[in-house]
Amino acid sequence: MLDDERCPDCKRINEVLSRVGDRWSVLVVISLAEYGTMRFNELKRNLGISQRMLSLTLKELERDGLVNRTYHPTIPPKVEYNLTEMGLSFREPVSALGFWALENLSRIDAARETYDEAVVK
Amino acid sequence: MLDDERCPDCKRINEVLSRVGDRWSVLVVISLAEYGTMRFNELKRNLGISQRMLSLTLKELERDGLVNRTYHPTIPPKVEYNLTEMGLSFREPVSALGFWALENLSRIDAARETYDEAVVK
DNA sequence: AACCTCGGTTACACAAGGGGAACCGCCATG
DNA sequence: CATGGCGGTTCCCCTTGTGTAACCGAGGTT
Repeated sequence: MLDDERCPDCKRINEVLSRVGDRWSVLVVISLAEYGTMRFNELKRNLGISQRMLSLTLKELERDGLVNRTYHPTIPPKVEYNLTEMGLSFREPVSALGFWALENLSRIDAARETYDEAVVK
Repeated sequence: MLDDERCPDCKRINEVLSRVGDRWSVLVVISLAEYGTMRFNELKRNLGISQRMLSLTLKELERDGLVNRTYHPTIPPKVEYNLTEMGLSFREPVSALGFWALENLSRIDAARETYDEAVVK
């Protein structure tokens, strides 16, 4: 049973998805794409995300080169986030996915109901 | 601190992504889109996925109406999977995402190296 | 003096993701 | 007779993900 049989692209796609494919990253990118520049607590309130997860998510997105972080050492501190060029290019496939999601949510719900009824029956 | 401030679409996008947005679902859809109809162990070998996860993933995809399951009661049993119409429509945004992933993997790696060096320094 | 704001970090706890191995029935192959 | 393949299911266990709550420092507000 060789692993070499597996499709080569899957491994790489898997790699990228495990980095930027989590829900919070996707939602942060969508928000930044829509509103441009946003502050930390602005994102937090907008997404309904916990402080901890937002902090972790933004750090990863910055590390991966999708988000710029600008720190203004004022009192109180002000930190602004916006998308890099790569972040903006990521926005296209992501918003396509988001659009599909909104379009098909009801269809998925309907399919689930049908399936669950058939199983119970 | 009201939750009502949060963007309304995020909640729904989040819902759909938490259903069909996991890595294995995405990879299964990509495989089925590329090869058409596939058998269980064919997918397993192709993706390098564990038997357990493939079983769970296919069951959810069938329940959500993205995948058809056809059982042939032969000996040995033969079970074939292929995409439904909705599954095929899902393939478009997914393959856009996959394409972006392949295009930008090296850029992400480069950004990570730069970031990590700057942090260590 | 007490408390709030901003942008985090850290500790703790619990849920979910996911791999490995064993088992199933049934037949073909060695 | 033993083994292997097909298409799963079930159990065990470890790793991640994610929320909650507390804390930080400096300054402004009440």
